[in-house]
Amino acid sequence: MKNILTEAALTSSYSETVGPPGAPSKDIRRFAPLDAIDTILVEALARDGRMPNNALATLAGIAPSTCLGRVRSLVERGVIRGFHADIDPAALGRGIEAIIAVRLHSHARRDLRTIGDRLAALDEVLDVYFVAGREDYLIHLATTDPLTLRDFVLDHLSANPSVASTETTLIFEHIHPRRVRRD
Amino acid sequence: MKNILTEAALTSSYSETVGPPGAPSKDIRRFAPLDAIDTILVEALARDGRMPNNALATLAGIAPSTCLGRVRSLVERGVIRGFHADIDPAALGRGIEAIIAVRLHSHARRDLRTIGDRLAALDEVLDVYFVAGREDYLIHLATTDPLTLRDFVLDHLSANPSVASTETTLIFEHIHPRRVRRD
DNA sequence: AATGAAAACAGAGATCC
DNA sequence: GGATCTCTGTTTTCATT
Repeated sequence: MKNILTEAALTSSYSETVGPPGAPSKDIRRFAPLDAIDTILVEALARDGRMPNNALATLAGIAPSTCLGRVRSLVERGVIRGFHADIDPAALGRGIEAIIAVRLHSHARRDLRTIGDRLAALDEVLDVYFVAGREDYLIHLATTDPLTLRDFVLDHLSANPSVASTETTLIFEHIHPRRVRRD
Repeated sequence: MKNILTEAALTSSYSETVGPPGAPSKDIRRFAPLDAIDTILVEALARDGRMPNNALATLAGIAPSTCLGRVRSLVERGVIRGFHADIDPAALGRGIEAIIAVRLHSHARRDLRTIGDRLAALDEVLDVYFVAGREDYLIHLATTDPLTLRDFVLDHLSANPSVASTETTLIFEHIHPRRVRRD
């Protein structure tokens, strides 16, 4: 039980992958705590990614041009990873969401990343979580119907000799706390 | 366990609302298949939620005003649920991400939604999945460090008499296929 | 790093096809 | 439903503090 926590401390090194190889790490600035204004901006943009710059500026109590520079800096530092429309999978005809826990054979675990990246590239896949513990991945996906879900498991997982086991769990509902409808 | 697929069929009643043209349901439009242009718009905005309307219109091969109307309609129909900045939890000082599988006592399952909504409201929580199967929720969260993660489990889950069990799984990495960095 | 003013640009609406 | 035109307002740049 406590081993899990130790493992967390050891494996949370996002910092390694940031920045061009050879360049001095930008992690100091990236992980420097946000000041009060940046916090306001980040929170507001997480709620409404299309909030007009001047409204943002007013909210934060700064000039629009300053606001623009701040937001740009947040994007450059990687605090804001991007701006995205949140699409309802059901509206795209993908009404079934599921989580599939996947375990690889130990000998295939060297290809963990490659296999995970390939899964992530599939149309149905919404998220891939590389996890510690019994399983190797949790795959969050959306399909049009149960048969397509079954086919996904068969075609992309069971058929792969690297995959040792899968366990499919249906999602009844998915709540994204920080996402509020705009308009 | 083969019941799972049956269960899916029973719980995925989105399809019921898709009917022949003229049927009296407000959901018909929402779940009607997107045409080629809407599909382009949705895909582009999922990648870059701040793409200017002009650029979108050019990409889709339609006039800017038409494009604006299309996007508005997509938002109104709920196809686009919102626009959001994607914030790196690590940059906010939350470098540890985990998934906690939570099971409630059967007598508490009547409060499933309430409890889930309360969990979703917590600062650390990024997603709550209500799931079928052994567990009731999967909670995706981010904390500053392993101790805070432990405290979260203790304070918000184990301390709750409705909670029968929890199982915490650390996330090494999380891939969002449809999210690409904007500059 | 933040600001204010000016230039460039995108968005909203009316009108017509 | 879609396009064109025009007006309004915002975004952006840049010189300045």
